[in-house]
Amino acid sequence: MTSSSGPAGASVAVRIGTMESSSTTGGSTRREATRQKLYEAAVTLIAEQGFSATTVDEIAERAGVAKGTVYYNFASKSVLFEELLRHGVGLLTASLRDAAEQTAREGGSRVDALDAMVRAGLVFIDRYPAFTQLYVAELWRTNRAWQSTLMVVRQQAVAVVEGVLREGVAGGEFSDEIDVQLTAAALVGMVLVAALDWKSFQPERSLDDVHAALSRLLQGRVSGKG
Amino acid sequence: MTSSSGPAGASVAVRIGTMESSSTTGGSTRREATRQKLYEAAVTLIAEQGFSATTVDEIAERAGVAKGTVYYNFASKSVLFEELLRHGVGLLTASLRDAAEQTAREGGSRVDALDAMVRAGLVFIDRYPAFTQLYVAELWRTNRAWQSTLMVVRQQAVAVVEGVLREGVAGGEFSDEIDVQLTAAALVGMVLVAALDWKSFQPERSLDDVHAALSRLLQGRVSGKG
DNA sequence: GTTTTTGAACTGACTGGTCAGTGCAAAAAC
DNA sequence: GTTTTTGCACTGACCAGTCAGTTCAAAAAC
Repeated sequence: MTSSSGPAGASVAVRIGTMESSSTTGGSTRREATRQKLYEAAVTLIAEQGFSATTVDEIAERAGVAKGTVYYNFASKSVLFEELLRHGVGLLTASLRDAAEQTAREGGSRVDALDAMVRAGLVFIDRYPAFTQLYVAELWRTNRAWQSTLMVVRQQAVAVVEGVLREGVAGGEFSDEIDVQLTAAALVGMVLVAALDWKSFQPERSLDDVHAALSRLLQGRVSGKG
Repeated sequence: MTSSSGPAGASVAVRIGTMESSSTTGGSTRREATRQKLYEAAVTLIAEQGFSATTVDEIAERAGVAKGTVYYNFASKSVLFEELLRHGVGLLTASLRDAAEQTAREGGSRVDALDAMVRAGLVFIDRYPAFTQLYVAELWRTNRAWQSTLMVVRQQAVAVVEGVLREGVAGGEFSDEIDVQLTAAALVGMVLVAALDWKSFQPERSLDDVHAALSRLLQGRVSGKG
């Protein structure tokens, strides 16, 4: 009903990784491809309308499969959403960890690591804006079926930032008076909101541009003539 | 269905100000009181479950009024929600503006003004956590009925922060290379996410404590032994 | 007596989930 | 190498339940 005529896939969809499709494990490719299509369809629809307002019929239609196929691949609407959540945050966490480790490997400081993670976060949001949107919208809700799942994956992601902060404190690079947990949350929020604003209201700007602005803030280079 | 027996108001509800109830304008107080009860009921329920998942019956029950009363006071579920949104953000905006003006009146710097606004933000979130939750969950959604309303009120609030940043740049207190719009968004995000984390995961901590942590970050007092 | 609230019944549209059946490619049987 | 069987993946009409919104007579509240 919403989208008029063309039933051919919308192409705007956001790909959420490939898990372990090709290479070694043969695993039925057909099913995996269908699941992927369903993820892509669900992520944009739920980001736009929210979980409850998005119908399974819509997801199926957008993915170009029958409704029954959704239930053949996922136990329920909630399960589909939960797996989508787990999958997406898994990618983000891996990306953050990579950024931190690579910086360390190259002998960078902890601030460099933080900066690299800010960039990794921006790259992720740039690639999967709909997923990010959906994640933020659900994160602080309570009393929902997937709450525990959400908490687990959130903690995995935030822990990476906290880890770098703690190392920085231990190594004397950061003040030992900082509140690691709260600072980590604040940093995540900084990137999250700035990036969502970027995508929503100034999508034409480059990632480097946005990254530069956040770097400045991160390193306290705001005060002064510059 | 959800809450078991007790129909007597839950008391957890978040009061969303009083706008212009008392004082000069007499205005039928009775109706206003009913509206207030409906706001309180709606804000917590929608924060927890989302708009679509919250039924009008639930709202009425939680508010302790009949369903007909909801429709006597508001044209529709959406309208109730929109007015709630406008009302809440109006309060926040006023609070931020107050903080900035008061700092200026007392001869504080722009950093002081920013700091005061961070505190004002924390106070607001401390007082109306459910509203904040709901606001964040809806802010970046698209294709929804109240999208335009949301954009308007968002801009009002962010503009206050942007204003202070611009004044700071003009007065030479801030680098003229900062990106006002993006920096404002990042600051808002910093406070928003840190505060929601505070309320969700460390609710026992004091506001001053949280404010101190954010102040440190804001003023770049993170690096160094401290 | 006017305004506001009540509360229960009703409607019509919509939605998550089900299930009997279809299509088809590879394996098995011949 | 042709025919038959198998079973995975998918289909889409259908059902039972839910919900926003309506209606209205009667009761409260002012």
